Amino acid sequence: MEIPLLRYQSLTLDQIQNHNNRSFPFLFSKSKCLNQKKLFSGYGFSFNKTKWKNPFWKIKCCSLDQGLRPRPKPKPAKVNIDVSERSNFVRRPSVGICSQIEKSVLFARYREALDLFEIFEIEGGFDVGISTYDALVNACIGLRSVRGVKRVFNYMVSNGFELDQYMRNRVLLMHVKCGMMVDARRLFDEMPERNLVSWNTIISGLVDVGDFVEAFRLFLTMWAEFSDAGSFTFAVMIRASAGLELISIGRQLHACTLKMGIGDDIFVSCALIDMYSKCGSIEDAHFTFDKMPEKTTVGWNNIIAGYALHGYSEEALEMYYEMRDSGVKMDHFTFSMIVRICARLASVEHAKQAHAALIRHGFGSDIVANTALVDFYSKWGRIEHARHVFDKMTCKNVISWNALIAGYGNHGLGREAVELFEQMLQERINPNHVTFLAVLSACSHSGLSELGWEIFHSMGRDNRIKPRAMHYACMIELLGREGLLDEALALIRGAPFKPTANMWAALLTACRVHENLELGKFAAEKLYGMEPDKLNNYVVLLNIYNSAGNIKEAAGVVHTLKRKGLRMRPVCSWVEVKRQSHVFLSGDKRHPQRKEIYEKVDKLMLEISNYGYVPDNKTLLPDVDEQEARIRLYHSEKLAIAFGLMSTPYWVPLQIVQGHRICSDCHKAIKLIAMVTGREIVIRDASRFHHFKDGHCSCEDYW
DNA sequence: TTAGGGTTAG
Repeated sequence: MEIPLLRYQSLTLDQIQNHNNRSFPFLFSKSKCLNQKKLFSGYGFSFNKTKWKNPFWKIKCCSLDQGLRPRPKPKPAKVNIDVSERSNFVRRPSVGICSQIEKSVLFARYREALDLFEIFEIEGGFDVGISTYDALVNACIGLRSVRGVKRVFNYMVSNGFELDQYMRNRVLLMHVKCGMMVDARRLFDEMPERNLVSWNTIISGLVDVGDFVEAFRLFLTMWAEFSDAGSFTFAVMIRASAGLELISIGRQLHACTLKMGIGDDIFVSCALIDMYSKCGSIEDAHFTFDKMPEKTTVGWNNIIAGYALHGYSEEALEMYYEMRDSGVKMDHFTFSMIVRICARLASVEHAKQAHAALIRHGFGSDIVANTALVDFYSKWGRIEHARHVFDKMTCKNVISWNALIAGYGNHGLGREAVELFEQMLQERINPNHVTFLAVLSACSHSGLSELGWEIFHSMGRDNRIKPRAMHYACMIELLGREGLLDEALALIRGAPFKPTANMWAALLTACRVHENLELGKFAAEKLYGMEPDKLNNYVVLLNIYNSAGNIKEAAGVVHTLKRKGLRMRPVCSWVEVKRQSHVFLSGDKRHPQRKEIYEKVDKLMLEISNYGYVPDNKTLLPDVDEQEARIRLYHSEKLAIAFGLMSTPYWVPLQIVQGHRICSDCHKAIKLIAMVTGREIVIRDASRFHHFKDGHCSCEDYW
């Protein structure tokens, strides 16, 4: 979705920054707004040149189709009680309870404060002052307690507390922060007066709950009625444009802030960095970051998150070290991100350092950082470390449990995953759809079909979670592993929704393993209809034909591949040696030590051939010549292993990371390489971990 | 009186 609203859309930030013409573009052009019914239905905008005020521009709000339509005058607030009624209350001193409530809130003991408040509610008639109500508002916000909000507000109203502008804003904030947006909106609409804080509070609440369109409507109404906005408002609206992923609107807001002289505001800058990176322009995000006069922790965090979001993990890591060296305080957000980035890179040394730094900086008990660590250690292949971190966590949420359950599943430890899942239920943690995905996938990897079925059926029955397509795909994979192809097909046909591509893909893979030509062809045809340009679907069917010796059909698939111009995408593997990643592609010749690497692979292949290894060239296209075939059989993981064996001491387990699923030929070869070299090799591929040691792999069920 | 960012799966 793109809204072509900005006159300066094609300008770069540099041009906007250096734009000295005082005829600043108005925010939204009227004619173009006509097309944006969803975003600005009922509102149009005109620009009144005669009434320019500082900062050079003003927006006037009017109706597009019915001429001017002023907003209705706000009704008086209902919260005011008649004075005559108020005189009926008996005022009593609060006997130090008020000061106790304020003290409790000061030390973040919110529950205690609300418990003390109950005394007022039971006995009634106590004289409660602004400072105590203020504290109670903070207690409700701290606990995000809807019930607390209702209790405090009811007490205010029933005791005739007269709300001034400050207190009205506080009450509004209390509702907004506790997610009571309907009540908050009613309070806002009924306010006799609204100041900048009132507008900012309601708009920011709308952005927080994701109602960006309504936030924009209110923002524009605010301009029409109130004619003021500051850095706070702009920071919130920039967040809203990030939520809508509308960079064009974000740019306009950026331009406005520059013209108003608030472009350097910390909150505005941070919101801009976040907006640009979420809208896909990391260059603009970096530009804004560079322009920040003072680079704050949040600024650094946002730019690191931006790089990570775009898959630039190495750059994100570099930024983290720059941040550390700049002396800016790092916080739990920083460490959570860095651990996650390390998990993605499988960068052991960096992650260990980040773990140590996290503890040194006092964030050792942060729930998110620890969850990221659980994920990292399980992705690194050290599930026992992950368990250790998990057990030490004083506070866990469903994501922490999911991370470890998925970790067990990926290590082929299905029983442990199910046990942990049961423990989670006993501790009354509500599982979500990700939990079931993790546990079903664990059952599938470990061949626990009965348990898998039981858990699958319990989803809707006991946990009120409707199985989604991914859960069905897990079950199809599980049945497929056991060769129950008809049952798998029945499950697809019995699904309460249209079968998705990954469900058919799971069946197709099962057909390849169990060499069921007819059903495989049927699944492949379904897949071709849904994903006509996905190469993998054709390759799986090609493998089925090759395995069955059906040369004619195989040639037909190759012909289709060529006709469609589908080519194998190069996929890579990498190994970290002395804090540096070495990346290899299949048949890669770019590494400076390529000669030694190929000699090593040749030697390894010769050695394992003595133990019965025969290269499997069934997956190769028929027209590949012998020399090319030999190079292609040296898949990226074999090159990474050869380099790793040459460069690391024998007692260190070799960690290889792959962006793709390990092929069965490599699986077979690596088992033998581990045996002849006596080295432990851990491969993390797209779907799970493989621990190769003494001629065995942790996942003997591999298929 | 109002404020920014982080963790699991896919």
